[in-house]
Amino acid sequence: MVTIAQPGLAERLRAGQRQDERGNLFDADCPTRLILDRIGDKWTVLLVILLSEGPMRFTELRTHLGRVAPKVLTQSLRRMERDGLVTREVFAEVPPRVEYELTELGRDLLAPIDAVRLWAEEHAARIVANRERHDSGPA
Amino acid sequence: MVTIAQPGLAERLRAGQRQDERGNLFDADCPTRLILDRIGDKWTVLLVILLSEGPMRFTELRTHLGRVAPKVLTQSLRRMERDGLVTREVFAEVPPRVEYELTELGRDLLAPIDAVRLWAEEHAARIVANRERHDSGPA
DNA sequence: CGGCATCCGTTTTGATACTG
DNA sequence: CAGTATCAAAACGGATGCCG
Repeated sequence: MVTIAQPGLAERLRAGQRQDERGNLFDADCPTRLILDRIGDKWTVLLVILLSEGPMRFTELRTHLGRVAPKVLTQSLRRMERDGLVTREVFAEVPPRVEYELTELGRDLLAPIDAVRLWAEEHAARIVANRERHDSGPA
Repeated sequence: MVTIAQPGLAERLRAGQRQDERGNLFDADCPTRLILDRIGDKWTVLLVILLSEGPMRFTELRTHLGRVAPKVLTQSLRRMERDGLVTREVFAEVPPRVEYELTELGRDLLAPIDAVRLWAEEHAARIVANRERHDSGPA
């Protein structure tokens, strides 16, 4: 019942020895958790998907995302830049132009993100149905 | 440069016609976003991974997760139950025992989650390095 | 155009104490 | 044991206005 890429989780859990070379995912300080936190960010995932089409300007991103305060969008982009997921290029023009582009690392991230997105699109209807049944069920 | 399963995003973006049968991911009300939100939850992903090993009791989950207030853990589990990701079985014993178990839908979710986790484990070090370089770089 | 600064409301998470 | 109730903090997201 264990799926892919989970060698010995059960053993490590049972032994209380949940530590391995990659660190312990269940430790708040585990580096892997950093990425999970980033995925949890409201806009990052959407930004990666958008930028997978190619470089995009600030306002362009904003338009596609809908209701995002510029401050928030900047924060997300800056974090992604810090992590090395995107590059930020400023063009010395008037009016100014700033383009964001995925790095190779960022493009790499698209694969797992797409996996999640595909799953979500595939099962969204069922989950919505589950919710409705649950909410009206136990009267 | 477009990766898997993204047929015509570019076209849809350009046309401003970002709507298709599955709804528009960039619309806040898109069902797919519901799942993304759930993934963004601080504990849900970890819970799915833990429960992939088999049924587990409330306290058992709590122990593995570290610092979780019982209230918060309950909230996460209840949401997952509502979505049909886990089942909650109460045993009429003293002391009481409650076991949580992944549904088939929940086990299904493990695949995309593992994809993300694998990616994260693989690239965490690099991202941490990027951050450090970035933080000390622009002096 | 692409932000930054400021203020503020909501949501999320947590610590703690108590109960069936 | 498995929660619930309460209180408090904080992280997050958003609105707005100004500026290079």
